[in-house]
Amino acid sequence: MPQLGSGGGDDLGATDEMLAFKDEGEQEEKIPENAFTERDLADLKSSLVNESEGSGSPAAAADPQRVYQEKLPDHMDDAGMKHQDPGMYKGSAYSGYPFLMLSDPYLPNGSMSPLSNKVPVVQPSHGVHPLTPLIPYSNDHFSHGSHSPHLPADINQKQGVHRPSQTSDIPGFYPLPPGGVGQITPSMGCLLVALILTAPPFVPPRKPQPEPKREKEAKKPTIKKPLNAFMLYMKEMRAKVIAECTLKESAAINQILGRRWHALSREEQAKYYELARKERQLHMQLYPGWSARDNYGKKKRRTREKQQDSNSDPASPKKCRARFGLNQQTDWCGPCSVPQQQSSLLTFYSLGSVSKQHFLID
DNA sequence: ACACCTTTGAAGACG
DNA sequence: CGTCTTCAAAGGTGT
Repeated sequence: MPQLGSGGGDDLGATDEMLAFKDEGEQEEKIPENAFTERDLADLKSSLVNESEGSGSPAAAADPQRVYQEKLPDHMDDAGMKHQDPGMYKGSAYSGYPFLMLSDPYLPNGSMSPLSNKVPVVQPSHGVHPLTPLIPYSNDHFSHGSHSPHLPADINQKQGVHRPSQTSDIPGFYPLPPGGVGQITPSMGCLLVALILTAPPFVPPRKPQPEPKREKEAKKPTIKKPLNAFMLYMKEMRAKVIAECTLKESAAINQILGRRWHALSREEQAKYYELARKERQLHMQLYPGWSARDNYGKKKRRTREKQQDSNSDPASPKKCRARFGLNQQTDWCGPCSVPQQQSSLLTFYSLGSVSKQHFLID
C-alpha cells in the first residue's frame, strides 16, 4: 500500500483516513457517542479500518481510473438494455451481489431472467424480511387503478408506456404488484410454495375506502427519483450499521455510511454505480416523460439562511475540489468536513497519480 | 404533522 | 461550461 504522507507507526492500512477523521475531530462530536458501547465503537472503527485497507490496497491504488458510471465499459451501455442484456450480471463481478434478484414484476408474464434462478443472495438485513427486495419506489406509484397495477394510471394511459419487456435483467427493486405472488414463476423455488401452502389463505379485507383516501388516491402520484449509487449502498448497509452501532438516528448513521462509502474499494463502489445506472435506465423506460424537476418544490425546503450556511461550508467535498482545482470525477476528496471556524488539513487523493496532497483550509 | 439532520450522487437551473 | 440547488432514503428529534 502506498503510504503517502503519513502512515508511520500505525499498522493500519487506512491510517491516513483514520487519523484524518480523528485528528480533525470533525463530525465525530455530532454523533452521540454515548450511544455507542465501547465494543460497538471498536467494532465500527475496526470495520472502518478494514474497509479502508481495501481502498488503500495496492491493487486499488494501482487502479488508474475510478469506475464511474460514465466510464463503465461500453458493452454495458444502452445496447445492453436494448437487447436483453443477458449477461449483465452473469459475470463474476456480480456473483456476490448482495441485492435480491426477483422477477421483474413488470414483465407481462412475470417471467424471470435466467439469472434469477440463482439463489438470491441476501444479506439478511435486520428487521427486513429476507424476501423483501430493496424497493426504491413507493408502492403508491403502482397501486393506482386496477387496470394498471404497476404503473401510475396517468402515465400508463397518457403516455402509453408499455412495460418494458427487456428488463428481465434488471434487479427487482420494484414492488411486486398486489397480485404479484401469482406471477412468480417456478424459479422462485420451493420456498414460496412452502410459504403459500403453510400460510392461511389470504383474503384481502374488503374494507370500504374512506372518501378522503380516495381523494388522495386520485392525486397524481409522485414518482420518486431513482436512487443513486450511494443511496443504494445506504439502503443496503443501514441495518448493518444500526446493528453494529446500536444507533438509530439516521443523521449519525448516514455519517458513518458516508465514511464507509469512501472506504469502499473502487470495485465495490463500481457495483453500486452500475446498479444505479441500471436503476436510472429502468426509471427512464418506465417514466419517459418524467423529470427530476417534477418533484421540485414538493418538499418544503429549509430556510434560505440555512442553505447559505451549508453552502458556505468551506469543507464540503464539492467546494474543496473546486477550490483546489481538482477533478470532480477522478480526484477523491478525503475527509473534508472540518469543524467550522477552524483550520484543518484536508487530504486529497488524486487517482490519476495516486498522489496525496494536503491543503490547509482557513 | 412535518421540517430538520446527515450523507453522496444525479439532474436541472442559472449565470 | 461551471456552479448552485433540489431531491432521493431513513428515523430520531424538535417545533
